[in-house]
Amino acid sequence: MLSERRLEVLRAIVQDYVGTEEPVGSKALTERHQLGVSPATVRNDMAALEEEGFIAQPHTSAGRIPTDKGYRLFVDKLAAVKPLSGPERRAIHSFLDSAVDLDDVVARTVRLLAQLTRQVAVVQYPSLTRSTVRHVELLSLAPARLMLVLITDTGRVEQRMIDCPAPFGETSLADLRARLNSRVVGRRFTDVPQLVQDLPESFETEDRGTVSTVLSVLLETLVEETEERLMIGGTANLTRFGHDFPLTIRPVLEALEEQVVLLKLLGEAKDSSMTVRIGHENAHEGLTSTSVVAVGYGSGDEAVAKLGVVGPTRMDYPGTMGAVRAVARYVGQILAES
Amino acid sequence: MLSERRLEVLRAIVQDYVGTEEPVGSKALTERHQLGVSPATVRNDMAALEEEGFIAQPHTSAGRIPTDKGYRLFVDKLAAVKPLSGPERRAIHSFLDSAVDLDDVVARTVRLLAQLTRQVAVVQYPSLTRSTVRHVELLSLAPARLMLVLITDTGRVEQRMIDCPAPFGETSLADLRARLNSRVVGRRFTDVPQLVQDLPESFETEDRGTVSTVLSVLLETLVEETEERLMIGGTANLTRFGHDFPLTIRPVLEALEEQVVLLKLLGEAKDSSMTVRIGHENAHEGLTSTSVVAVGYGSGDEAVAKLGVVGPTRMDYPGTMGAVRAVARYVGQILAES
DNA sequence: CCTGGCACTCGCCCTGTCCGAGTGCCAAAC
DNA sequence: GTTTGGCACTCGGACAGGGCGAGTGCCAGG
Repeated sequence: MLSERRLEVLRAIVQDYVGTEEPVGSKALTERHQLGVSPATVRNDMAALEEEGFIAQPHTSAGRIPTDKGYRLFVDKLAAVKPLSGPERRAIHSFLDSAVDLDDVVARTVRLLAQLTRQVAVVQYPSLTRSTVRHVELLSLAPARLMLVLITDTGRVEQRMIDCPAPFGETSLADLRARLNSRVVGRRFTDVPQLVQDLPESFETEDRGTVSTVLSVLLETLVEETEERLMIGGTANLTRFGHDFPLTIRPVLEALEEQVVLLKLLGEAKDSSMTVRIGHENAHEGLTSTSVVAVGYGSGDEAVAKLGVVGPTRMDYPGTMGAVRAVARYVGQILAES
Repeated sequence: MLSERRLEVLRAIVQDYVGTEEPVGSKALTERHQLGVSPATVRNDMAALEEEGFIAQPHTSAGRIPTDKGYRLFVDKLAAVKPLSGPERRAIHSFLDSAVDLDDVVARTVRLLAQLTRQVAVVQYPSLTRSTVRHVELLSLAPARLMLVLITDTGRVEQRMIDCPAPFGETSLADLRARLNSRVVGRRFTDVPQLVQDLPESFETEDRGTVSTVLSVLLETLVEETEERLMIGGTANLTRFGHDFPLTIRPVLEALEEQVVLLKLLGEAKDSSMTVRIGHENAHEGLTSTSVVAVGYGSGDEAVAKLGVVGPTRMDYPGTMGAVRAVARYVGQILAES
């Protein structure tokens, strides 16, 4: 096990490197921190830390920089989440309080996170798996063409076109609409499939095809709707990444455009507790030089979605984690109130 | 006025510079193009072109590069919009055909444009101002509580809750729904107000309050939800910008995050005809080293929204314009069909 | 008006040198 | 055993100078 002082040295290295973005040497370390020992001692400690893989040298005779493993140790053992300052808290509150609807809450949260952390922010929309159906509407646009409108209790509306296999009369339509609604209104999305399973059977033979079509479109819509959306922002902060731009930034931008990747990224975070993925811990290869700090948020006890930030592995972990946690908590409150 | 050959020289310079990204000299020009004159002549022409401000030298004794003014002349007089290749057309069709709803159409359009042009794509959601009403639906959720659902010809759906001043019977509801639809279906949003103006009068006194309420909510929706949204994609293509990265790319990313800026940018484009804004022609200062190619698209004759791409001033204008136009046309078709 | 020739300019690249931060090791001190 | 100061060494970065070549402008002749 590493001695107390060596951990202290690692902490100092991480802090200095994050601040200066330059490899940090033994002399500079002793000058900037009160370690109470001489540079030579620090050098020995550094050699040990390097031996164990916590730090590395970009080239011989340069200072040391933390490795992913070093950052990992840092966030696990050495870093305290830094609470936000009073003004920052107030900024969060006043900024989020003026949101008018769900879209607005999410949009504002993204901006806020991006500003506070000066990194790329990612916010997942509250998941709909627990939503219920408020109403299903069917409209006849043409003899064999229907429109399905699905309204959820969260106020979201989805609509789909349906081409029917056979013309479908107004009375049949009204009938289907009524029966459909009586069965599914107020029920959870996940329960709908079995609730409508036997519906076609109760119709005339000639209409069964259409009814089945309508139902399958409905089920499809429910699945798609449950699919999780997200919003990102603060990509301009990527320009602060480093000097070796194009190569670093490009795969990150590409990854950020793949919602699937991001969803997986956030999804890996455990429910509600904060998760930090550092560098190569990220599965996606475009993100091996970035870290992801994510946490769940929700209106009640359980997390309904995740939010977080993506930044260089060389980031201010305590500050970032503090900001992410604070924002998540307040967004949860906002959602609970509305 | 510039002679025919000088214009030809300018065209050659633009083409070469776009291709190589390097200042182009007189000798290289005569080698790569059949101008039928010697380098010396070209040099004279270049001197003239520079005198007029169409081209410039980055430093003495380097080749020339086009100025914004040069690009302007190029797109106005020298460039023919390049039609897409067969495979490209087919790719557009098959890619867009599989879209399931409006969101999907827009999302796919963004990806498509970004891929085809290898630049940043911006697509505005079909605006509601020029849209027409496809259907208005009224649902009774509770004795004195209605839901209004508005469906536009572009496939967009908006919904609002209405608290009625008095209970409203099912028959009255059906009556209102029918009359409302018969008046406004197929009409433009802007025409709706006067079309429904006298509607309350034709109802029983006791229902008039509710009818008025419904109408005012409808009108409110038409106005409020004119708010325009957009989607962007292909930001990773920004990395192909140039070598002088951070400084160039940062303001662009920032501008792209400001929906307001982008909307204004697209808005400047004239109705339906393609607009190209080059470098400093863009009002926003973060975009002075970019060009914007935008065009309106719509389901019918007139444009309901804009789409376009943002790229470096040094872009392949004919190809980009071709792609933008082709995509806009096909998206228009898709919207018209659905 | 075009062309070939010519002298000139100037940025880029390559090389060599210097400098200093930082290291590792070691022997002495605590 | 750990810490410390000393010392030799390494290596990357900054800087300066020189050669190169693309490209130019100008001019005299076709």
